[in-house]
Amino acid sequence: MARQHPSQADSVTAQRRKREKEQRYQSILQTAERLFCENGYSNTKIQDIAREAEVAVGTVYFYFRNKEDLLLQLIEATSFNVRTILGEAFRSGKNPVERIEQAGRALFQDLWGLHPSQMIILLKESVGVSPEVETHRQAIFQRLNRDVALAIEEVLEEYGISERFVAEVVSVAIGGMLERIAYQYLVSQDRSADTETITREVLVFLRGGLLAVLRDLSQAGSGAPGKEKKPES
Amino acid sequence: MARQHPSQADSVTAQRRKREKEQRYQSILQTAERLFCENGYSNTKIQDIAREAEVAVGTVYFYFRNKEDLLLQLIEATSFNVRTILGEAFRSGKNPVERIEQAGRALFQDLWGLHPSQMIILLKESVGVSPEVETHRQAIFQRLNRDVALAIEEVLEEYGISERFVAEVVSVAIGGMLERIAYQYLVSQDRSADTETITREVLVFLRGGLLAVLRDLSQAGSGAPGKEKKPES
Amino acid sequence: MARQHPSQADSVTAQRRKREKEQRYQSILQTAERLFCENGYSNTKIQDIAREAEVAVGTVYFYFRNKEDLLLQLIEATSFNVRTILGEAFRSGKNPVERIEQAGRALFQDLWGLHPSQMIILLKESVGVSPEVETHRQAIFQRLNRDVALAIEEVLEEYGISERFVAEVVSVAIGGMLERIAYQYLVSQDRSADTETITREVLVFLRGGLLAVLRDLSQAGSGAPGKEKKPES
Amino acid sequence: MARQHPSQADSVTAQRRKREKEQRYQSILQTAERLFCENGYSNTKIQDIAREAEVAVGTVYFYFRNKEDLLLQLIEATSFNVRTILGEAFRSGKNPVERIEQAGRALFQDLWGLHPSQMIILLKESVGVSPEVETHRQAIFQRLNRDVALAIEEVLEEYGISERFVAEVVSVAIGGMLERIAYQYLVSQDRSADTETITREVLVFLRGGLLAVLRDLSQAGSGAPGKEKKPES
DNA sequence: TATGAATGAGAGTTCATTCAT
DNA sequence: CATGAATGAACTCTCATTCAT
Repeated sequence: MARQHPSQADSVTAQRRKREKEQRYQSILQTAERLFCENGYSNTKIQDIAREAEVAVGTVYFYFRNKEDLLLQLIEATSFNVRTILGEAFRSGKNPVERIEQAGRALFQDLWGLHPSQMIILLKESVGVSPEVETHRQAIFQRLNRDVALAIEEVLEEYGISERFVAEVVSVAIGGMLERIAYQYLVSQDRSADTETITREVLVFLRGGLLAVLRDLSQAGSGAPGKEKKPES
Repeated sequence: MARQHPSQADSVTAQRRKREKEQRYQSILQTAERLFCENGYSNTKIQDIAREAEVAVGTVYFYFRNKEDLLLQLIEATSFNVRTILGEAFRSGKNPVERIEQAGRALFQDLWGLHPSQMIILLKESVGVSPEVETHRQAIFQRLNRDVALAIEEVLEEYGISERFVAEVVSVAIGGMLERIAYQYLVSQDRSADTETITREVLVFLRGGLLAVLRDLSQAGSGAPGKEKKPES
Repeated sequence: MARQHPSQADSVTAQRRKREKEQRYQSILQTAERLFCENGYSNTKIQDIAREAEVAVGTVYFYFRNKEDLLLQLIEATSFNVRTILGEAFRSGKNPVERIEQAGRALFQDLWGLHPSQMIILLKESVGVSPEVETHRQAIFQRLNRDVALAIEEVLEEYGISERFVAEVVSVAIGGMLERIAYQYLVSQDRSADTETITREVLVFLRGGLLAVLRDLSQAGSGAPGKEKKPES
Repeated sequence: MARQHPSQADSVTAQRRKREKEQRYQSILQTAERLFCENGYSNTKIQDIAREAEVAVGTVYFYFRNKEDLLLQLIEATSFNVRTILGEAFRSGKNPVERIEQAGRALFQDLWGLHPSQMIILLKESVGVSPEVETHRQAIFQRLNRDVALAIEEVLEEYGISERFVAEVVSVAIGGMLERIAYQYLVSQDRSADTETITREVLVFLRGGLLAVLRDLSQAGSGAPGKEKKPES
């Protein structure tokens, strides 16, 4: 097992090798990302990926267990991006509503702006492929919903209300809204010029809807909403 | 063997034949609807449909050109339902905002309540099957968006604003929101008991968001929003 | 489900269809038998079977679940033949030793004479293919060994000895002997002329060995083998 | 880089190299032996052998032409063992029958006792791999049969009989018997405790069968079997 | 009209073998 | 000598579609 003479010279070669291997891996993965996104998962053949990545079919299978594994690795990368980018956005908000807004903005500008095909794969192509893929997909959405729902619950607590379910529903609603907007405008069409307008109005809609729900709940939930800070001045 | 001209004498028979033929057609179509929804379009084999519909494989091909045609017919039926149900709901609202609300309510209660599998096929299974299917899908969404967008434009005009694009964006946002909520709660889970709560809060969110956008536009769009009729007190 | 007018005419057609289907099934199965035997199981491709049986690849899969199923069906047929032919031979013997001899004779003359390729598949080609195949294989041998072992035990009891294990060992030894002789002379070579000699000498060997074991056991097992009927006069 | 002529100075190094090379060769061969035996020839991948032998795939191909060569080398080694061990046993017997018995005993105790996996590869895994492998396999069996057959012929000659063919048949029968017993009890099961019993009874059977054949032939072969030396009293 | 056996192109996957380093 | 990434021919199995009856 122990390689005998890993001299300096070897080590440099070994490093280069490792780097090249990593590059191939990435090259295949990115080719798959592009083709899955352009033509759909099930319409993409391993042959296609191999051809476009300029490797042999067997090479794809050297780096990935099977076609599904290719998809899983892509989802894994997406999951990482979602966690990183949205997580940071969330932390940058000063209050719950702002946190949700920041996340919404980051979703548009960073996630969809930088990784549109990952988003499409996550939303479209990885649906219904297999139970295992579904598990990974769900995990990403659950984490997102949980964060948004927690932020909403936090606001609700200021009003003395504890409506976990409503928080969840609203979080899901927001997710769906952002998702579709992103899908419609940032991908299908190249309305990139209007991104500013879109982001702005959607966030206005989001904040308006959010506050309306809070208002509604505070009226319904407590007979005397007493110290109700007017949430929107 | 030679089929005779359907004389008056066997017109009753002919009618029965026609009725039976229509029943077969429907039976196959409904079986396909169920299986596409349960197992996904590409995981459903013509063999499966034939077996479950209790006909031979060849019979399926007698009534439908091919597998894609089955999907197209289903989308056609869905399109009809969407037009009918949402159209009626729209007309029942007394003002634009109410019209959108009524449509949202109808979407949940009637469309998803009565035809959940058609909705799933429209949203999930018919995605990326072929260009022709995509065209039909898009047509349905465009019609929906157009109606909502028109309603929004109508309100905007009251404020003297003409923002077609924003109207469209908001309409898309609303669509995505409703779609995902419906998908999450009315299908995957059997939270049927909470349907009331869900519908209520989502409509509150919708109205709140909508009004916020209107307010925002009226402030931004006109230097003197003077005669701003408070659209909802 | 209920087919409506199964008139006499249809019934005749239906019967012919069924017969033709059965013929195809048999045709494919026999082609597989021949090729598995000639070239080995793993060297035989489904393509080969299809080509030689003059059907399409898909047709093979219409009649058999997969390649392994083809082998299992062959083993099943072999099992039936072994049960029938050896069972009858066994019953025709008047005493235990004769029963074993009759079975040995039937093995050579009937089983190997009539179904040599089935025997080869059972002994060679189906080895180590899969756990399920192994189970079926073992079942056949166990049944055979059990019958022979029971016959031996029966004789031993006459001597007042109860040596189950020895009976089993001897039964296995006999099986191996017959098997190899059959394989060597009735298949590989075409020494069919000498079948008579071979059968005769092998049965002499078998009987001699058997009686020697009985004699040995009766001497070892009982201090006073008293009423020892001279087993061979 | 250019390999220098191995001068006297590095002859020690050269020897170590050679020793290490031989060790590698053996290590790979033994790993192959184990895996071929455990999982079957065709289920064993070169990758597996390399991994388990802790070398790279390419190294396997440095020492062996191809996968088949690995099998051939194993059969070669087996052939050597069979020649050595059975040859010695044969020579140790004082008369023909005893020689055969000694060989039978050696087969069980030495060959199967010391090299079970080689035996399994010879009997199971190397069957039907390729014509060349088949040739080597057959060679081993022919040598064995020839030795046994010669011993039998030798006895027959004492009776004044010359039945080459019968001698061969009996030799084949004995081979099959021993083979199967060994396979059944010394490998599949761990009945090692009963080895004594098995060996004893099988040899009794063998001797009994052998003598029966001799007796039979001497009666049939010579009108006056008068001077029949009772071969064993 | 209805049947269902038959088709065969095409997909995913495997693995013995090679060769640049 | 040793390595192990790369190769691609070959194999099994699927399933939409057809067509003789």
